[in-house]
Amino acid sequence: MPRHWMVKSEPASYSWEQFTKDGHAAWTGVRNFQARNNLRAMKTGDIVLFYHSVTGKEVVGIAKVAREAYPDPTADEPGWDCVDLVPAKPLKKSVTLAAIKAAPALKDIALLKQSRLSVMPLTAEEYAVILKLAA
DNA sequence: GCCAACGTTGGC
DNA sequence: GCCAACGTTGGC
Repeated sequence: MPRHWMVKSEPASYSWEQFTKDGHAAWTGVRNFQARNNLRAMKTGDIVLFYHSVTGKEVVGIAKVAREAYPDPTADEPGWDCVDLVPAKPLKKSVTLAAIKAAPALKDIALLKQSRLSVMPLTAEEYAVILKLAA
């Protein structure tokens, strides 16, 4: 069973549209220990929801882990890792932050509990509920 | 544009 | 080891 994750990106710096155009992305630039530890826990084939922060504030698509953690080439110091992601498919309907907040099943989601965390795990249930909201 | 939340840094 | 200062994130 693949595990489920969510990554955040400001569309102004890297959007889902750009990601799908690129066809893949090295998820670099994470400089937070907890987020890095989550990156390191990702396995090839794991499912990753792509969230647009600041502008949009909505989950827009599904990605997959194509390469597990390796040293982040953009880091000045050792100890920071990145993974490679590939787009799987866009959500039929994006799931807004407001919709997530309104869903009782998502009240404990890391997105709400730790608003500043940029790479977070999702439970299988949380993932299923978000997909349902996207239908 | 503002501000709350939070992580990091540095002085003690 | 504590805590104030500071910087950053991200929602509003």
